[in-house]
Amino acid sequence: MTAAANQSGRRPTTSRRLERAGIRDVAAAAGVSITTVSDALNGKGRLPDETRSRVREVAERLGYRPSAAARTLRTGRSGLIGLTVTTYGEEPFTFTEFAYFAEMARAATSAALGRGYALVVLPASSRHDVWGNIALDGTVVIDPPDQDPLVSELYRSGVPVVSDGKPGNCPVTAWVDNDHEAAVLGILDHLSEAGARRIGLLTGTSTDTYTRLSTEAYLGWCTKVGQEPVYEAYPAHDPAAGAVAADRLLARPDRPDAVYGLFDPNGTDLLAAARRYGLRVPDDLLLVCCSESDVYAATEPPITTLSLKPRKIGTTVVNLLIDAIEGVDSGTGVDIARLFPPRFRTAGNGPPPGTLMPTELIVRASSQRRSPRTTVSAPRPPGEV
Amino acid sequence: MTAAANQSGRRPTTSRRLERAGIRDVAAAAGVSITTVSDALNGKGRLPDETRSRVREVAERLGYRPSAAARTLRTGRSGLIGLTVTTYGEEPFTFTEFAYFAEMARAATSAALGRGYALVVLPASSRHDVWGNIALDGTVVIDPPDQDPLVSELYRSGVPVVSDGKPGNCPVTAWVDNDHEAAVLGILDHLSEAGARRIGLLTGTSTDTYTRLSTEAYLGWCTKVGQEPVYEAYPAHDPAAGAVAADRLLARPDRPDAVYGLFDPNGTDLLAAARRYGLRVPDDLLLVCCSESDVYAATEPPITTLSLKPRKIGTTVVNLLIDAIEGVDSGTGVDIARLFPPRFRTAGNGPPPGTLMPTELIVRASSQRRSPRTTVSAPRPPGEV
DNA sequence: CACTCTTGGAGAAACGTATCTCCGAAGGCT
DNA sequence: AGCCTTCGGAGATACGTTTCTCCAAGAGTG
Repeated sequence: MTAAANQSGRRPTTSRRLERAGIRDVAAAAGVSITTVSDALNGKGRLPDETRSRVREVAERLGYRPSAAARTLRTGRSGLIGLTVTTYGEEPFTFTEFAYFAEMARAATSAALGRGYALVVLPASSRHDVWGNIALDGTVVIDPPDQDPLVSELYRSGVPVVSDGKPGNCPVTAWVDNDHEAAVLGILDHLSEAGARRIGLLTGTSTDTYTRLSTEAYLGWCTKVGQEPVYEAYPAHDPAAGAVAADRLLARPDRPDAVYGLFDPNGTDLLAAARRYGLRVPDDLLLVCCSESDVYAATEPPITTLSLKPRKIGTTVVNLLIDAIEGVDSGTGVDIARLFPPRFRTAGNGPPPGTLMPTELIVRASSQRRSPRTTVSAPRPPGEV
Repeated sequence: MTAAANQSGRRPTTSRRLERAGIRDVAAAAGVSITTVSDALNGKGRLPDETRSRVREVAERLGYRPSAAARTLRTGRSGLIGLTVTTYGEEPFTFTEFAYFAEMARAATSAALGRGYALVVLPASSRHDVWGNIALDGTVVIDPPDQDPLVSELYRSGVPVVSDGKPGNCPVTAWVDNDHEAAVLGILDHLSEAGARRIGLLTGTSTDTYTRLSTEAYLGWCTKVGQEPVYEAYPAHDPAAGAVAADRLLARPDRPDAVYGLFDPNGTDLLAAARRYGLRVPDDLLLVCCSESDVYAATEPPITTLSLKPRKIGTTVVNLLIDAIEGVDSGTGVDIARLFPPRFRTAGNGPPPGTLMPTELIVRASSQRRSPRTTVSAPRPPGEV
C-alpha cells in the first residue's frame, strides 16, 4: 500500500495545491492502482465486488469527480451535441418559427438527455472560434440552406450531421422532415370541403425548404383545380410585416374567402385584419394557420391550426444522430445500416436516408361553416420519400 | 527541417492512421516546433509576422483544427456555460414561464456567444452522469429553490453560479431578478387608478420566488388598502388548470372587477372566461397579465401586459457569470470585487451581490376605461436590494 | 573585445483519464 | 508434477494541447 501510494511520483516536491482530487489521489487513498480505480468506477475490468465498492466509497469520500475534459480527450467522445439553427438576423434563433423551434429544441434536449447527451445551442452564424472550441460528437442542423458551408465543414471534420428539414445539397448523415406538400394539400382540400371558392395563401419571401415546398404545393394545387393563385409574401422574420401582409391580402379586389397562413402569428393577424374589414370568421372567411401555439384554441373564434409536431421531429432527429454516433440502431425505424461505416457516410452511395413525419391538422371553428367538432387528421402516413 | 519533422518521434512505426491533422503535423509541415505553431495560432509569444503567417497558412492547408478537449484539459477552460432550469415535471423546461424562459435563454445564448462562450441546456433533474460528464466553466441557474442541492454541489466543485431569481438560501456567486414587489404594486395602483374597486389575482401554487413574492405583494397591498383578497391559485405547470382557475375566479360571488394574472396564458383564459360570463373588457372587467407574448397586442381587446424583460435579464446574468469566470469587470455595474478571490467567493462575507432589473408595463385597452394610449412605465429604477 | 540584451524559437513537462499489455498467484486438470 | 486457465490487478502509454524554462545567435555598448 505504501508503495502504491507513490507509484507514479510525478508530483512536484512541494505539497500539491489544494485542488480537486484526481484519480491518482483516489488510487493512493484506496491503496490500489489507477487502473483499478478507473475500472471500478466505470464498471469495466474484472474486479471483485468488494474492491469495486471500496474504491467507490473512497472516491465518494474524497469528492472525486472525473475530469470531463480528460475523458473526452482520451475517448474521443464528449457527450455534446450541437443544435444549429439558420439565423435570419443578428439574433441566434429565427423569429418566425420560434414556437416551433422552441418545442423542437425542448424535445431534442429531452431526448438527448435521456441518452446521456447534452445539447449545445450554436447558431450557424456564430463566431468561428466558438465552433472550433467545442468538442461535438454530432450536430443537429435545422433547415440547412443549399450548399450550406457549415454542413460541408462538419462533414469534412467527420462530425455526423442530422438535419431537420430535407437538405437541398448538403452531405448530411440523415434528415427528418414533415411532408409539407401533403400537409398543404390536405388543408386546401379541407377548406374546399368547407365551401371555400377562392383560397388565399400568406407565405414568406425566404427560400427555406418549408416556405418553398409549401408555396409550390399551393401553386400546384391552384393549377390543378383551375383557381387563380392569390397570395401575399412577406419577410417572415419581420414580426411587423406579417400584419401588413395579412391586411394586404384581405384588401385585394380578388379577396379570398379562405386563407392559409404559413407562419405562427398569421392567425391573430388575419383575425385582426378580418375584423377591420368587417369580415366574420368563419362565415365570410375561413381561416387556417400553421402554429404550435394553443392560444388559437381560445381566440374568438378558435382557429384551425396545422401542427408540424415539433416534439416528434426533435426526438427523432436526436435519436437518429445518436444512433449514428454510437453506431447503433435503437429502433427508430430508419435504415441505419446505410449510415456507416466509415466516417459515418460513404461518399457516393446515393442520397442520405430521410424520414417524413406526419403533420396534424387541429380543426376548430374558423375553418368550418357547420358543426365545430374538434377533429384530428393526419394528412398522410409517414414513410420514405 | 528534416530533423524537425521527426522531432518528437512518438508515432508508432506503422504509418499513422488517416485521422485529423494535429499540431504536430502542422509543426512538421511548417518546419517549426510545436511551440511555435501554438504561439503563431494563438497570437502569443514573440514571433516575426512572417513566421506567424506561414504557420497559419500551413495549418489552413492541412485543415488543422485544434482539439477542444485537449485545450480544455490543459487550460481548465471549456468555454461552456450550463443553463439550468428547475423543472416541475418530466419535461426539461417549465411550461408556465415558457415564453419568458425562451426569450431569456435566447438572450443568454446571444450574450454568451458574443463573448466566446456557448450554452449547454441542462435541467436540474438531469441524470447525474450527464452533469458530471461536461466541463462547465460556470452555470446559470433559473429560480433555484431554497437549499438547492445542485447549487451546493456546484459551489463545492468551485463552479461559479449566477442565478436568475433571488436565491433563497444558496451559495450563488451573484443573482439577478426583477423587482417583483414593485411590479405588482405598480399594477395594482394602475388598476385602481382605472377605477377598479376589487382586484383579483390569478396565481400559482408552487413556491418559486416569482410566485411567492408576487402573491405576498398582492396580499400586503390588500391589507394596506383594506380590500379583502380575492384570488385563485392553480398548479402553473398544468396548461389546462389555468383556464379552470380563470373560470373559478370569475364565478365567485365576490367577483372582482379587475384581475391580474401572473402567468402567460392567463390573458387569453381570462378573456375567454369573461366572454362566457358576458363580461365586457374593459367595461365590466379590467385585465392585466404577465406575459412576453405579443399576441396580446392583437386580441379583442388588446390586453395590458407586464413584461419581465427576459432579454435584459438573460444578458445580464450571462455577463455577470463570465465576469466571474474571467475575473474581469466588464462594466455591468455590479460590485465584482466581492466575487473573488479565491474560488469565486469567500465564505461568510455576507450575501452575494444581487441586481434588480426593472419590469415594463405595456398598457393596452384591457386596463383602461378611457383613452387607450399605449404607455410604458417602469415601476421602479434598478438598484441593489 | 567582453559584456549584456533582445530576438526567435526549441524542449519537455504537465493536464487527468482510459486502456492495452502483461504478470504473479491460485486453482484445476491430466 | 507439470501445464493451462482464470482471477485480480499493476505499469505504461497515448490523447493533443499550452506553457514554463531555457538556449543560441546576433545586436548593441562601454
